[in-house]
Amino acid sequence: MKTTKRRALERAGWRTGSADEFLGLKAEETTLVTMRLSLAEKLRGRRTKLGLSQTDLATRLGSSQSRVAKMEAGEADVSLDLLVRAMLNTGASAREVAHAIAAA
Amino acid sequence: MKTTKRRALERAGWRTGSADEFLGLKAEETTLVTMRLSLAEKLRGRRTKLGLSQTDLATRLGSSQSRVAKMEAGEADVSLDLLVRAMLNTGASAREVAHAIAAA
DNA sequence: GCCAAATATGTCACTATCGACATAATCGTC
DNA sequence: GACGATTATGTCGATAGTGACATATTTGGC
Repeated sequence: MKTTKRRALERAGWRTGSADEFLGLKAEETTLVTMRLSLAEKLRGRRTKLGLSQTDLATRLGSSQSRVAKMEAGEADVSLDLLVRAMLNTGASAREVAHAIAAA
Repeated sequence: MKTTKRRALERAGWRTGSADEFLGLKAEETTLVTMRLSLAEKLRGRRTKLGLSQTDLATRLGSSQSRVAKMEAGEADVSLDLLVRAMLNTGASAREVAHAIAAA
């Protein structure tokens, strides 16, 4: 796995204290995490492009700024459901969501 | 919305007692639900193609037969995360998962 | 039409995820 | 370098999703 990708995962708080722990993630888990990060990244892009603050988006979603921050950080306790819901709220189509996911 | 799609949603137990209730779902929620159903359908296809019973797949996932049944029914209390994890477990690629999602 | 295997449905404790809040860190602008 | 606005981080009680189990229903071979 590329170092840049691993760095991204570590930044998001996934258990990667040591290489061994990191490699302890099953391939399917890693893919899932990568999907989350990809969605997170696209979400931030869409939000900023719309000129919205995290607080603005949070309001639209009936959520809170801190949770939006966590979404965009791709933190471990953010569900795919929430990320997808947020993407759709910014006007993304199913195809666009799919594109983000395919990138993983 | 097409009747067939609506029927599929109703079958899966989404609140659709009346047309009004049904239409009460926001477009973004409907899309999310449709994604779930699409993944559910593909999952069943992949499982059967592999010649696995729901119990077999459940074991591989560390889950239970009843939950697999619910996944494949696209029931409301099944998360996207779980569906995607299951898809990946059957050997689906990120691209294949994305394709299912794009269909919504 | 029986039987066994597979699938569906309902329920329940346990846990992960949630919105909310407080607070810290970062960034522009002056 | 102070300020206001934005974003990041940590925590908590509430709730939605989970595996497990019991049981009902469906399916297919005989």
